[in-house]
Amino acid sequence: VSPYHHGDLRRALIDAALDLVAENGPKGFSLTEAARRAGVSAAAPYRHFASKDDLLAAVAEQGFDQLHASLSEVEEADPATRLVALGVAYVRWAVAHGAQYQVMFGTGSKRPEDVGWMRAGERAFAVLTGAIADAQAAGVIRAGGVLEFATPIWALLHGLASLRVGGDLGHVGITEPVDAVAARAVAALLASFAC
Amino acid sequence: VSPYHHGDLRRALIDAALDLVAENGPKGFSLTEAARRAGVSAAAPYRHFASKDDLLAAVAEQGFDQLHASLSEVEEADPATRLVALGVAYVRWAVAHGAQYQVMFGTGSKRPEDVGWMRAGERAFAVLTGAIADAQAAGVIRAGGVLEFATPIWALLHGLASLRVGGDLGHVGITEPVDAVAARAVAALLASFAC
DNA sequence: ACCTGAACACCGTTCAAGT
DNA sequence: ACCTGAACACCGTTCAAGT
Repeated sequence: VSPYHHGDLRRALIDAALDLVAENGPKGFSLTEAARRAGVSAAAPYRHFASKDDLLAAVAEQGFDQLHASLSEVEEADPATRLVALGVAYVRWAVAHGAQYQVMFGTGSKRPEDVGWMRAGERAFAVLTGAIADAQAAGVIRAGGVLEFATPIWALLHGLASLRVGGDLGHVGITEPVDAVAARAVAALLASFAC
Repeated sequence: VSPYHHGDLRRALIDAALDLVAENGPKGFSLTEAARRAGVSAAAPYRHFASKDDLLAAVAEQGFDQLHASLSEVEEADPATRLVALGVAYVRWAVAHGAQYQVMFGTGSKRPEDVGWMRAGERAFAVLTGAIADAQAAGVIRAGGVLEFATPIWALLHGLASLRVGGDLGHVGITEPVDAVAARAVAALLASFAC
């Protein structure tokens, strides 16, 4: 191919960013290096992304899409079992894509304007709230606002995932797999959500 | 004072770093700017810190010390009430020191060698495990490994705190104060930890 | 429309030299 | 022992110029 018209430079840059983040962590990522890996000049990315943070936002959005897909694959029919399975799927995806998960929830440019990533993130969150509504309809969870039950579950899953990905669980001697912890803890919360 | 022998440049740099992190976020912090605020050259910090990340590690350590102090101030005697109060104190400290909390658990240089911050972090964690052991002695929590009960509680508190500090709770319409959520959720987990 | 090349400001880090 | 000044490599971003 000619040096011009890369074809899909946007996608190539996102892929390079993903590799770099996985190799060096979210902090060790540089736009220049991503451009180098894509075989273009350091200025080329600015035809596709407004800034370095804008590229990272694209990486995050793709992550939320994949997380949403993983949650959507959970097929449990029983409402309580389904919520436990969603929790396990959540932490498993996060641990399997640790660096990307850190970009998704890291100290990025989540300004009110850059809410592009929210669409994907909201869809993922909606899988959880939907499962809670189903559990309420089935009588497994008492009546009330869906967020009242979704908040502690999400917080627990996110906390487990970030602490594991950041290595903090190991620092205090916690070695149990996070999916097992997630399963037990979600079940415990569900029990308290019953009538 | 003369331009030499700053007196306590190490402390001045940590203070400047704290201000900068609070103003611009952990990402917007630069060692050069911290040196400028402390009134010294860009090279001066290297007499006190091995690197930029080493200064951030000192900021994190000071944060763990303060968090430990806040948890230590909880004086509830009843084991169950005490654990709920510890949870509330934890998320309140994190929300009140959001930027510093992000440095403490952010994507920093937590290599096995740089475990200096761990002392303070471990002391804070020990307050939680100690309260759990007391609750077991009082018969409020069933027998078993302390970590089995500490892990979900810590994960829940850390998840709540980070999601709030990162602004993610607001993105999905969760507006309830995190200390209220923490109180309810810790109580719920405690109930499931009973015999 | 998409990319290059050069440029600018800024940063992390090193090191010889100053007090 | 503690700090400066200059230097180096690197990065984010801009912009005129090339195809």
